[in-house]
Amino acid sequence: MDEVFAALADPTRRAVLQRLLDDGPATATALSPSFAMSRQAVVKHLGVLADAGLVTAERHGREVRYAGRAEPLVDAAAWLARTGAAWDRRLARLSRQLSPPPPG
Amino acid sequence: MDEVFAALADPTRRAVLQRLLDDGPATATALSPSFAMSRQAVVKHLGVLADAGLVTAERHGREVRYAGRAEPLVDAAAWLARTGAAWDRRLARLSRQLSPPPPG
DNA sequence: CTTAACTGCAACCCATGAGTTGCACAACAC
DNA sequence: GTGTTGTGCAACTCATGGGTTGCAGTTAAG
Repeated sequence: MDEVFAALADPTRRAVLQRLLDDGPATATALSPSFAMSRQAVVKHLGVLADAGLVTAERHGREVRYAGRAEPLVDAAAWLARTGAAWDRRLARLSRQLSPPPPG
Repeated sequence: MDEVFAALADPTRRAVLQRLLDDGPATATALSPSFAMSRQAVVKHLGVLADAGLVTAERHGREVRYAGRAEPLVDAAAWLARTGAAWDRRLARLSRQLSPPPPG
Protein backbone atom coordinates (compact mmCIF):
# COMPACT_ATOMS: atom_id res chain seq x y z
CA MET A 1 0.00 0.00 0.00
CA ASP A 2 2.84 2.37 0.89
CA GLU A 3 4.50 1.49 -2.36
CA VAL A 4 1.37 2.00 -4.44
CA PHE A 5 0.73 5.49 -3.14
CA ALA A 6 4.42 6.36 -3.30
CA ALA A 7 4.57 5.21 -6.91
CA LEU A 8 1.54 7.31 -7.80
CA ALA A 9 2.97 10.38 -6.06
CA ASP A 10 5.30 11.11 -8.97
CA PRO A 11 3.68 12.74 -12.01
CA THR A 12 6.10 11.05 -14.40
CA ARG A 13 5.16 7.66 -13.02
CA ARG A 14 1.45 8.40 -13.25
CA ALA A 15 1.98 9.43 -16.87
CA VAL A 16 4.00 6.29 -17.61
CA LEU A 17 1.33 4.09 -16.07
CA GLN A 18 -1.43 5.84 -17.94
CA ARG A 19 0.50 5.49 -21.15
CA LEU A 20 1.01 1.78 -20.61
CA LEU A 21 -2.64 1.22 -19.72
CA ASP A 22 -3.93 3.29 -22.62
CA ASP A 23 -1.56 2.27 -25.40
CA GLY A 24 -0.45 -1.17 -24.29
CA PRO A 25 2.96 -2.60 -23.40
CA ALA A 26 6.17 -0.79 -24.35
CA THR A 27 9.91 -0.88 -23.67
CA ALA A 28 11.79 1.64 -21.56
CA THR A 29 13.70 2.74 -24.63
CA ALA A 30 10.46 3.38 -26.50
CA LEU A 31 8.98 5.30 -23.61
CA SER A 32 11.87 7.57 -22.72
CA PRO A 33 11.65 10.04 -25.64
CA SER A 34 8.13 10.96 -24.52
CA PHE A 35 9.29 12.01 -21.10
CA ALA A 36 12.30 14.20 -21.77
CA MET A 37 14.60 12.13 -19.63
CA SER A 38 17.16 9.40 -20.08
CA ARG A 39 16.28 5.76 -20.59
CA GLN A 40 17.86 4.94 -17.24
CA ALA A 41 15.58 7.37 -15.44
CA VAL A 42 12.55 5.73 -17.03
CA VAL A 43 13.89 2.31 -16.08
CA LYS A 44 14.08 3.44 -12.47
CA HIS A 45 10.50 4.70 -12.57
CA LEU A 46 9.38 1.41 -14.07
CA GLY A 47 11.20 -0.36 -11.26
CA VAL A 48 9.26 1.62 -8.68
CA LEU A 49 6.00 0.87 -10.49
CA ALA A 50 6.93 -2.80 -10.67
CA ASP A 51 7.68 -2.95 -6.93
CA ALA A 52 4.19 -1.57 -6.35
CA GLY A 53 2.71 -4.19 -8.66
CA LEU A 54 1.54 -1.55 -11.10
CA VAL A 55 3.55 -2.89 -14.03
CA THR A 56 4.92 -6.25 -15.09
CA ALA A 57 8.08 -6.82 -17.10
CA GLU A 58 8.30 -9.50 -19.74
CA ARG A 59 11.38 -10.32 -21.74
CA HIS A 60 11.01 -10.82 -25.50
CA GLY A 61 14.33 -11.57 -27.12
CA ARG A 62 16.59 -8.62 -26.46
CA GLU A 63 13.87 -6.25 -25.37
CA VAL A 64 11.78 -5.99 -22.20
CA ARG A 65 8.14 -5.04 -22.53
CA TYR A 66 6.45 -3.40 -19.59
CA ALA A 67 2.68 -3.71 -19.19
CA GLY A 68 0.38 -1.80 -16.84
CA ARG A 69 -1.67 -3.55 -14.18
CA ALA A 70 -4.83 -2.07 -12.66
CA GLU A 71 -5.35 -4.35 -9.67
CA PRO A 72 -3.38 -2.31 -7.13
CA LEU A 73 -5.44 0.69 -8.14
CA VAL A 74 -8.50 -1.14 -6.88
CA ASP A 75 -6.84 -1.74 -3.52
CA ALA A 76 -5.85 1.90 -3.26
CA ALA A 77 -9.35 3.02 -4.20
CA ALA A 78 -10.74 0.71 -1.54
CA TRP A 79 -8.55 2.30 1.11
CA LEU A 80 -9.61 5.79 0.06
CA ALA A 81 -13.28 4.84 0.05
CA ARG A 82 -13.13 3.06 3.37
CA THR A 83 -11.25 5.87 5.09
CA GLY A 84 -13.44 8.66 3.85
CA ALA A 85 -16.74 6.80 3.74
CA ALA A 86 -18.10 8.35 6.91
CA TRP A 87 -17.36 11.84 5.61
CA ASP A 88 -18.33 11.77 1.98
CA ARG A 89 -21.49 10.36 0.49
CA ARG A 90 -19.72 9.46 -2.77
CA LEU A 91 -16.89 7.59 -1.03
CA ALA A 92 -19.45 5.71 1.03
CA ARG A 93 -21.07 4.45 -2.16
CA LEU A 94 -17.68 3.43 -3.55
CA SER A 95 -16.85 1.64 -0.36
CA ARG A 96 -20.01 -0.42 -0.57
CA GLN A 97 -19.27 -1.32 -4.17
CA LEU A 98 -15.66 -2.33 -3.63
CA SER A 99 -16.36 -4.52 -0.63
CA PRO A 100 -20.01 -5.46 -0.84
CA PRO A 101 -21.54 -6.62 2.44
CA PRO A 102 -21.90 -10.40 2.65
CA PRO A 103 -25.25 -11.50 1.25
CA GLY A 104 -27.89 -12.47 3.80
CA MET B 1 -2.58 15.50 -6.77
CA ASP B 2 1.14 14.81 -6.34
CA GLU B 3 0.86 16.05 -2.79
CA VAL B 4 -2.19 13.96 -1.98
CA PHE B 5 -0.60 10.70 -3.08
CA ALA B 6 2.72 11.62 -1.49
CA ALA B 7 0.97 12.36 1.78
CA LEU B 8 -0.83 9.02 1.69
CA ALA B 9 2.38 7.15 0.90
CA ASP B 10 3.53 7.31 4.51
CA PRO B 11 1.86 4.84 6.90
CA THR B 12 2.16 7.23 9.83
CA ARG B 13 0.33 9.92 7.89
CA ARG B 14 -2.41 7.51 6.82
CA ALA B 15 -2.83 6.53 10.46
CA VAL B 16 -2.93 10.16 11.58
CA LEU B 17 -5.53 11.00 8.96
CA GLN B 18 -7.63 7.98 9.83
CA ARG B 19 -7.44 8.89 13.50
CA LEU B 20 -8.56 12.44 12.82
CA LEU B 21 -11.43 11.32 10.61
CA ASP B 22 -12.57 8.63 13.02
CA ASP B 23 -12.16 10.36 16.38
CA GLY B 24 -12.47 14.02 15.41
CA PRO B 25 -10.04 16.95 15.68
CA ALA B 26 -6.99 16.78 17.91
CA THR B 27 -3.77 18.65 18.63
CA ALA B 28 -0.30 17.50 17.64
CA THR B 29 0.60 17.15 21.30
CA ALA B 30 -2.40 14.91 21.89
CA LEU B 31 -1.63 12.78 18.86
CA SER B 32 2.08 12.22 19.34
CA PRO B 33 1.97 9.66 22.19
CA SER B 34 -0.02 7.32 19.95
CA PHE B 35 2.67 7.25 17.33
CA ALA B 36 5.87 6.66 19.26
CA MET B 37 7.54 9.76 17.92
CA SER B 38 8.18 13.32 19.01
CA ARG B 39 5.58 16.07 18.80
CA GLN B 40 7.71 17.82 16.21
CA ALA B 41 7.68 14.81 13.95
CA VAL B 42 3.89 14.69 14.13
CA VAL B 43 3.75 18.42 13.41
CA LYS B 44 5.76 17.84 10.27
CA HIS B 45 3.42 15.06 9.15
CA LEU B 46 0.43 17.28 9.81
CA GLY B 47 2.10 19.96 7.72
CA VAL B 48 2.41 17.56 4.80
CA LEU B 49 -1.22 16.53 5.20
CA ALA B 50 -2.25 20.18 5.35
CA ASP B 51 -0.33 21.01 2.16
CA ALA B 52 -2.29 18.23 0.48
CA GLY B 53 -5.56 19.63 1.80
CA LEU B 54 -6.15 16.52 3.89
CA VAL B 55 -6.25 18.35 7.21
CA THR B 56 -7.11 21.85 8.35
CA ALA B 57 -5.57 23.64 11.33
CA GLU B 58 -7.62 25.85 13.59
CA ARG B 59 -6.24 27.83 16.48
CA HIS B 60 -8.13 27.81 19.78
CA GLY B 61 -6.35 29.89 22.36
CA ARG B 62 -2.94 28.41 22.84
CA GLU B 63 -3.66 25.12 21.12
CA VAL B 64 -4.05 24.17 17.46
CA ARG B 65 -6.69 21.61 16.55
CA TYR B 66 -6.21 19.64 13.38
CA ALA B 67 -9.22 18.20 11.58
CA GLY B 68 -9.31 15.67 8.74
CA ARG B 69 -10.80 16.49 5.36
CA ALA B 70 -12.10 13.87 2.94
CA GLU B 71 -12.47 15.94 -0.21
CA PRO B 72 -8.99 15.26 -1.65
CA LEU B 73 -9.65 11.55 -1.19
CA VAL B 74 -12.50 11.89 -3.65
CA ASP B 75 -10.20 13.51 -6.20
CA ALA B 76 -7.62 10.78 -5.74
CA ALA B 77 -10.27 8.08 -6.06
CA ALA B 78 -11.49 9.73 -9.23
CA TRP B 79 -8.01 9.58 -10.72
CA LEU B 80 -7.63 5.92 -9.82
CA ALA B 81 -11.02 5.06 -11.25
CA ARG B 82 -10.50 7.03 -14.43
CA THR B 83 -7.06 5.57 -15.05
CA GLY B 84 -8.01 1.97 -14.47
CA ALA B 85 -11.55 2.08 -15.77
CA ALA B 86 -10.75 0.37 -19.04
CA TRP B 87 -9.04 -2.50 -17.22
CA ASP B 88 -11.19 -3.23 -14.23
CA ARG B 89 -14.94 -3.59 -14.14
CA ARG B 90 -15.12 -2.28 -10.57
CA LEU B 91 -13.07 0.82 -11.32
CA ALA B 92 -15.24 1.50 -14.33
CA ARG B 93 -18.30 1.56 -12.12
CA LEU B 94 -16.55 3.89 -9.68
CA SER B 95 -15.51 6.16 -12.49
CA ARG B 96 -19.10 6.49 -13.66
CA GLN B 97 -20.23 7.31 -10.14
CA LEU B 98 -17.58 9.90 -9.41
CA SER B 99 -17.96 11.79 -12.66
CA PRO B 100 -21.40 10.95 -14.01
CA PRO B 101 -21.86 11.68 -17.74
CA PRO B 102 -23.73 14.92 -18.36
CA PRO B 103 -27.48 14.33 -18.59
CA GLY B 104 -28.96 14.42 -22.06
C1' DC C 1 32.61 -12.34 -37.90
C1' DT C 2 31.32 -7.56 -37.33
C1' DT C 3 28.28 -4.09 -36.22
C1' DA C 4 24.40 -2.00 -34.26
C1' DA C 5 20.59 -1.87 -30.88
C1' DC C 6 18.82 -2.76 -26.31
C1' DT C 7 19.35 -3.80 -21.67
C1' DG C 8 21.85 -4.06 -17.03
C1' DC C 9 24.97 -2.50 -13.47
C1' DA C 10 27.45 0.87 -10.82
C1' DA C 11 29.03 5.27 -9.39
C1' DC C 12 27.99 9.72 -8.59
C1' DC C 13 25.40 14.48 -7.60
C1' DC C 14 21.93 17.13 -5.53
C1' DA C 15 17.70 17.74 -3.21
C1' DT C 16 14.26 16.28 -0.10
C1' DG C 17 12.10 13.40 3.77
C1' DA C 18 11.78 11.66 8.30
C1' DG C 19 13.28 12.18 12.56
C1' DT C 20 15.73 14.29 16.43
C1' DT C 21 17.10 18.01 19.89
C1' DG C 22 17.20 22.54 22.03
C1' DC C 23 15.37 26.85 22.96
C1' DA C 24 12.33 30.84 22.50
C1' DC C 25 7.62 32.54 22.57
C1' DA C 26 2.58 32.73 23.83
C1' DA C 27 -1.33 31.70 26.74
C1' DC C 28 -3.66 29.93 30.62
C1' DA C 29 -3.62 28.99 35.94
C1' DC C 30 -2.53 30.52 40.44
C1' DG D 1 3.89 38.60 39.44
C1' DT D 2 5.50 33.06 38.84
C1' DG D 3 5.01 28.58 36.95
C1' DT D 4 3.21 25.46 33.57
C1' DT D 5 1.67 23.95 29.27
C1' DG D 6 1.39 24.16 24.25
C1' DT D 7 3.28 25.78 20.15
C1' DG D 8 6.90 27.57 16.73
C1' DC D 9 11.50 27.94 14.77
C1' DA D 10 16.04 26.39 13.58
C1' DA D 11 19.88 23.33 13.21
C1' DC D 12 21.43 18.97 12.63
C1' DT D 13 21.87 13.79 11.19
C1' DC D 14 20.91 9.98 8.28
C1' DA D 15 18.63 7.76 4.51
C1' DT D 16 16.18 7.87 0.24
C1' DG D 17 14.65 9.68 -4.47
C1' DG D 18 15.20 11.48 -8.99
C1' DG D 19 18.39 12.15 -12.28
C1' DT D 20 22.72 11.74 -14.76
C1' DT D 21 26.78 9.37 -17.06
C1' DG D 22 29.76 5.65 -18.56
C1' DC D 23 30.62 1.03 -19.63
C1' DA D 24 29.85 -3.93 -20.01
C1' DG D 25 26.93 -7.73 -21.60
C1' DT D 26 23.56 -9.77 -24.85
C1' DT D 27 20.85 -10.33 -28.89
C1' DA D 28 19.64 -9.49 -33.54
C1' DA D 29 21.09 -8.06 -38.33
C1' DG D 30 24.53 -7.55 -42.21
